[in-house]
Amino acid sequence: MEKEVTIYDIARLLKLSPATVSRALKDHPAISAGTKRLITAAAEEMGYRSNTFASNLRRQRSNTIGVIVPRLDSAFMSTVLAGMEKIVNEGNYNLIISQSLESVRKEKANVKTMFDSRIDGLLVSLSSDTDDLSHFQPFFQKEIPVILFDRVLPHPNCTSIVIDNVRAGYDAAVHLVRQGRKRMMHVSGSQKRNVYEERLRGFRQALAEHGLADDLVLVGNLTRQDGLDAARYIRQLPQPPDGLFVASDFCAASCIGALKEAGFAIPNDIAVVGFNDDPVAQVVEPRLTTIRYPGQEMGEIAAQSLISHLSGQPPVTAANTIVLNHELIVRGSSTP
Amino acid sequence: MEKEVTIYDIARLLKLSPATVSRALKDHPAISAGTKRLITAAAEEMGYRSNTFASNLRRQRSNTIGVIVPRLDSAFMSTVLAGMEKIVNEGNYNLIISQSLESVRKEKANVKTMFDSRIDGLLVSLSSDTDDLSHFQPFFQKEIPVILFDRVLPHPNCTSIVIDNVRAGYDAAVHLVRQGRKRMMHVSGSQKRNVYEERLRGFRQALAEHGLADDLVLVGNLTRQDGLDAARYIRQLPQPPDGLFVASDFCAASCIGALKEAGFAIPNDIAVVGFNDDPVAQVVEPRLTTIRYPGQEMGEIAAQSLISHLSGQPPVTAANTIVLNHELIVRGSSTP
DNA sequence: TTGTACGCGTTATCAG
DNA sequence: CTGATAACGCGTACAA
Repeated sequence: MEKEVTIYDIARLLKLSPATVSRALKDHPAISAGTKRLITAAAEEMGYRSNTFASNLRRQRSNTIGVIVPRLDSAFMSTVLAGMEKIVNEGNYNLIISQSLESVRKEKANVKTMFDSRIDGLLVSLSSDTDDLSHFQPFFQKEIPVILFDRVLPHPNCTSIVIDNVRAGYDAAVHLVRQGRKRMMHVSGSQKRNVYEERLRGFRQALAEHGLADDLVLVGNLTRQDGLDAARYIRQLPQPPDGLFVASDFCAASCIGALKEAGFAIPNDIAVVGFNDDPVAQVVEPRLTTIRYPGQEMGEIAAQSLISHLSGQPPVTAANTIVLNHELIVRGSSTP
Repeated sequence: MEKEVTIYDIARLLKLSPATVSRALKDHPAISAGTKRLITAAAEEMGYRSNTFASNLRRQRSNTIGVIVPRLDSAFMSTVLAGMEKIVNEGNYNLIISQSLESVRKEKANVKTMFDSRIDGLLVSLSSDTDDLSHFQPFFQKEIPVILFDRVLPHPNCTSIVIDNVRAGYDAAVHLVRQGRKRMMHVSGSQKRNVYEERLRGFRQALAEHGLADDLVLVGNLTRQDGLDAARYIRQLPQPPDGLFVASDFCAASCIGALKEAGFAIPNDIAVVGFNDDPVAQVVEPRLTTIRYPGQEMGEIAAQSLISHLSGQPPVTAANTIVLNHELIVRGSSTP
């Protein structure tokens, strides 16, 4: 390993002080244009690179943002991450990423690792069995900003970026009602998570308003298998539903496949609405009606607000929750 | 911001030297069990956390691994990343991730950022228009290991993790031949990238061996739109193909949709084979025959070899390329 | 088994 | 506009 060039080396060569070199390299206003040119040229020439470790040590910050997601291999999360990376990169931060694999235990470990790595801020989407935010206490204590997105829990110290899941569930149900459906079913995920609990709540609210029963609710993990299981369940019902709202597209798609095999016509026998506008929504037949919600944008906004928080703005307690718009995309699975 | 506890604080409290504290905290053998217990207890009590910056500065390494992928929002890449995160996390490293968005320009910028962040090693899948590895020169010079995966370019200083794409293309074509298909078409991606160039090569090789023409080849970006375009192209052919191999499942799925709308029966008129075993493969109708290749495993192996390289092993020039197995998954899109 | 003392490379403060 | 100097917190020869 050859030696690294330091600002001392440059200073010595140019007969200047390390301080001047340091300032010139950061484009400090108090350095004459001439010396700056001299120094940057020499730095380039000598193959200098700033030592992040030393700089971090001195400045007490890392210019790094941490992200914890439930799963890396999810279509939705990957668009969110893409959005975050874009913004973070433009803002000259680094992104360090880890996954909780839907376990609080691992989430806690990740939080600790992030804390020990001295990230400047944290972006989190909670695991499916996280009950509270006590493991973020160290961050709160040090006033390191934590921003929750999508799967959140209310907390005075956290900004949350979400969509109105109650409303989205409501919209889905109303859409089915408008298609003349009377007997509605919903397939949902862990009720500990706002996203699923709220979608169900909105669904129920809409049914109540229309005087319909809301007794058909299946709670699972919204996997492919859960979709198949839901279809099997439906097949055995004496009175199967004619409207189906599934809180995830992939699960909805696999369910549609199984329902068709079982002889149900989609949408005639059962109209289906999914959630996310996942790529599969445009591939399954019939194309899936769904609630679109902007993953990329959610990532960008989360990253953006974290960064702006980091660069000055005092704790913006004003906007503690940012709600993005969602949109019902009507396709063939719910309309003739 | 309250003050951080340092090893000096602990030392002072316990009337020991900072050196002893430092050693005890790292479980150095030369420290008595008693003192160790004392020190770790005090550290816990006082809320001490090791200062990574100082430690990095001193040790000249970051315990951080960089990853550059073409796109974060890709089903395949996200499984790879999931695999990497798993291993890296277990090995007590951090993962910093960025995306090139298929542009060399951005890839270069990312490489530079990674270099300046002093990561201990780099994992890369190349952008679609990367011609050479000259931008990795700084890493090679400093002997910082660079491992390429999936989209690679041969280089003496790099280990590559790949599948045998030639063979995979060959397998796909032979499968179509065995289904009795005579007129074959292939939809591929940027020929600068090994993965696509090699799949095409294998495809051609198989056709040649069976005395079939290989003049029907479309090169695009393998997007949804490219799938639709391919279908439109096929529709206008006086003599459409009866066998179709598409180098990506998502593109294949959208193509199948359009072909069916245009009146082609799948697989009777056209048998289709995709690539990746993407989730959509199991949703499209008929289910898509495809080449499965282990993204998660590829990520795990890439991370694993990087880490083992970092912890001792001298430049393993022995295995410069690691080839993983792929598998043809036969489904309804190619067999009656 | 423990302590002393120095350096890792920056940047901030203060002085000129 | 530039320079001297002092931290930042840790790890490690070397000494005891």
